[in-house]
Amino acid sequence: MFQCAFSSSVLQPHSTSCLFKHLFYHSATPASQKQPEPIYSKKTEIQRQTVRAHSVKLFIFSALQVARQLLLQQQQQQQVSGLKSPKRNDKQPALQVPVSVAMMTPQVITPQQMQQILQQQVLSPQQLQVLLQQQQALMLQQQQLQEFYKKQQEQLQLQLLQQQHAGKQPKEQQQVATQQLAFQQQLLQMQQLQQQHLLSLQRQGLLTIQPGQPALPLQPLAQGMIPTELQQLWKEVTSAHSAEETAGSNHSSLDLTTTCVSSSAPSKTSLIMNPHASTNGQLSVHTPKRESLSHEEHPHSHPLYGHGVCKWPGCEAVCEDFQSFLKHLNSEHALDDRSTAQCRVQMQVVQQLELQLAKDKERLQAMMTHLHVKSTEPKAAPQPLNLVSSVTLSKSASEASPQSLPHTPTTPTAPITPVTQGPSVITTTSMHTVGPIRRRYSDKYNVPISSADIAQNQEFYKNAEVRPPFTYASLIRQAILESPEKQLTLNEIYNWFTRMFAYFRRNAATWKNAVRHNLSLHKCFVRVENVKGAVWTVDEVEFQKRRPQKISGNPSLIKNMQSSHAYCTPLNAALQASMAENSIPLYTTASMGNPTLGNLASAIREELNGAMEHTNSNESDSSPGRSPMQAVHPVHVKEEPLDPEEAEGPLSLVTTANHSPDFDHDRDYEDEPVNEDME
DNA sequence: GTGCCGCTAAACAGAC
DNA sequence: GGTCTGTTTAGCGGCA
Repeated sequence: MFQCAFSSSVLQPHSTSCLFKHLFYHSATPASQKQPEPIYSKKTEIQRQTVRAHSVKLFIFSALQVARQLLLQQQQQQQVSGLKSPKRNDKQPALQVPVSVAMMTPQVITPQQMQQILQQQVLSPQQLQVLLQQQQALMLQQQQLQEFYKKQQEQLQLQLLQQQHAGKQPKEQQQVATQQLAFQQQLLQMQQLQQQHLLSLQRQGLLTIQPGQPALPLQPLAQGMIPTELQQLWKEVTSAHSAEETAGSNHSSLDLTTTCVSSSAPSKTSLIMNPHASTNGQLSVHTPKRESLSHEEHPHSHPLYGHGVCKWPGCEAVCEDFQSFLKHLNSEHALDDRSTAQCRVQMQVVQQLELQLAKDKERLQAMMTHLHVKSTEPKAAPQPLNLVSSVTLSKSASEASPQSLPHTPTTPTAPITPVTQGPSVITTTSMHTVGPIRRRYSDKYNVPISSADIAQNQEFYKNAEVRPPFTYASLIRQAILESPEKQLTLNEIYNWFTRMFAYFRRNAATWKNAVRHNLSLHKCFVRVENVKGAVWTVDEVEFQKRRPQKISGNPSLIKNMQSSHAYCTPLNAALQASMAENSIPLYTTASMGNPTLGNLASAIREELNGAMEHTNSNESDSSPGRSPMQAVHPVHVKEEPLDPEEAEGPLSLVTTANHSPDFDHDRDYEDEPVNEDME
């Protein structure tokens, strides 16, 4: 009767439940588990999980197909056996079905959508079960409702025929109209409830709709509903829209929602669901209130009108003036099914965008919280790079952000990132590999930071209160080298710090003291009396002399660097996955000038490249073949400039980097006047 | 254990 | 007198 769709399966379950069990067996026991593997590794584990996820997806998809088949068969059997509504008139089997019924497909969620769900999320068996049950219930209820609607249509047609023969019967006509209104109201309720259902799916992460894509046809949701529930639902759906209009003083011409919320239920339904009875003149009863307000405040300004074109979604009709636009709006976009549907689509688009925004905000908050919360955690194992941890361990840092973000306890078992974020997020595991190292690797490895390092991560450091993993000396040098004349006053150095790093917008006394201390302490910084006072320059010879031999023959450091690359890689992957998940094509790869974490990771890689080169050049037994960096990223060999002229190498990077299209925004920022109000 | 290094804090002096 | 700038010293922690 049934045949398993799995290619490797030869089982032919005889019943639905048996097939479900069989399918679940596929999902629960992937092939990789059935065949013992001689070598266990992370890679095989990932493959195993992938196979399992794929099996689960196949399982639920197959199960849904089977459920649909069953329901269709039941429907056919009902039609054959005459199990129909007793009031149903079977004389007219092929009745004209209006558009709203055409939307009532038995599939509450289309296969494409289901596939979309399955491709995006790995569902737990409980979720699968709930989804299946919901799907079945919805389909059954929709069938019942569809039959009911057909019955109503038939009755209406019959009565109309009778009226044609026997003359008008106002009472009956009114009754029929009332019934149809009630039914249409129910249809509306179904649509709204289905929207809510889909929204809840989205919130649960089970369904993702691309912004701007009306991926969800307006399929009504046939579920038993309570009027109060419906009202609450309607308010919930419309409140965001109304609030948006209010907040942005952006008065939409579609006052459907507002009217509905503020009106009583009967008027609402009559207004919405009887568009032909209530013409646009009725719209002018409600809408003009707001439109007139809007037009009084902003004459001839309308959210749906701009540049002589109607901005109604999918319209773009040319309207020479505002009056013609209004005329066009009232004529072409009257309150009918099409406009209502378009309005709902737009609402969904807006809601989806809001969801996306909220999601990204939550993600940002989690990231920021995570970066700050580490100070409350016990010191972790040896950590490769002092990327973010130094901020948490230094005393000033803890003082720097006393208010700070909520110190949500973060443990590896309780990631902050939402569950619905998808498979690839910056997990606490990957982030926790960063730990307390006070040394700034740039100095420690005697690899001067290049402006590219800072420029690539400029956006990150500008916005995140993360201590840059560079020594004061390196930063001061960088600030001076970035200046046109390669010299800066102390105040200009201060400004560079605050401009480039959000971290240095706090505790000015502390780090300014440190800057002065470093300027005085290190011989590489030369004070030059100038016309406008004293300026500081960099003596590259002295700077390169500082600790010329470092990290040579340090296996632990090499280990750290390797593990640090292990940190970089998931960071990049997570970023890319996050971007891809959010459908941000511009940042699909970290190598495309991503100004944030991707470049941060790449900059770290570059630093580590330099360090590794240094290490490999000084130590022969450092097992370069084991270096993951060399395996993944081609090492660009760059000799450490010993000649002061060659030492200007990073300086040339300044020019090239800043003139690269990728860093145009950096240039803009540098051109900005110094913001003294930062502190 | 020792020395080096980086960071922080503080004291002090001179200039504005 | 207050602020800014520059110098110096001391202490601490991390690391080799």
